[in-house]
Amino acid sequence: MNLGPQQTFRALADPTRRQILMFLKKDSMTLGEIAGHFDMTRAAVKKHLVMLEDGLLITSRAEGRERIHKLQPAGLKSAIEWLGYFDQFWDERLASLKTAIESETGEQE
Amino acid sequence: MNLGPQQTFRALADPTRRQILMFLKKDSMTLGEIAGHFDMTRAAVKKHLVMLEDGLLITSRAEGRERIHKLQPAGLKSAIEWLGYFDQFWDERLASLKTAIESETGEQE
DNA sequence: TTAATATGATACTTTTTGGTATCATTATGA
DNA sequence: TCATAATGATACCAAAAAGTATCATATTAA
Repeated sequence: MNLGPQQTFRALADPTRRQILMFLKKDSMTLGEIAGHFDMTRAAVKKHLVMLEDGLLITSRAEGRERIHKLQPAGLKSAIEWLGYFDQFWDERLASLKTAIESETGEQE
Repeated sequence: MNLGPQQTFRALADPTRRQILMFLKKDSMTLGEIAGHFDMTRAAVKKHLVMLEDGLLITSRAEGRERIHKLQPAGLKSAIEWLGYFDQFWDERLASLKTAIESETGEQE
């Protein structure tokens, strides 16, 4: 079922597409709304949206004549999983988390 | 100093390059050794190595007439950082870590 | 020294990507 | 109804990416 992280990594490789993900993090949007944030045609933005859907990073549903595009962060899972093979860079993030959890459990008990 | 994750994401978008990173995770290698694992010319592999260096994912040092390529996992930092803006997918990974840390601190105190 | 080896560099080809322009389709609102 | 608005689809173009072929350079080993 999971065909690996290829489409996901490819979708993430373009700055416009990453920007779109950031926008969709705040709110779901129509094609027109998304295109309004960029200096390119709707057709170009549409193609980016298709690649983001291929990468399982967004979903969309028709609503009348509009189509609402929504972030699907779970699609990042395969990429994150692949990155997980390289344990080292998790250190910093995990270190701060460890501190947070330890102080938290300290207060609770 | 940090020019953002663009080069890193781009480097990660190709399956051959991700495969190279997996190889280098086990051991540093020369161009010839790496190329030996792929069905393409050395020149092609060389180009992939250049892109991996651009993405700060590997470093290399000349050693006689050979050049040793070494994984530089810290280069993934900017990409991981960007992915960090989407907190949700960390849940699963972080949940298991939380369990591990809590039981650990429980035993210590 | 000199032949072999490993890499570097460059020119060229093909495919993919990112983009525009254009037309078709569908839904909406006056 | 019918003009308009939103999206879908397709053909086309330019630039980047992925790869080959070839030649140059530098190091090693006989």
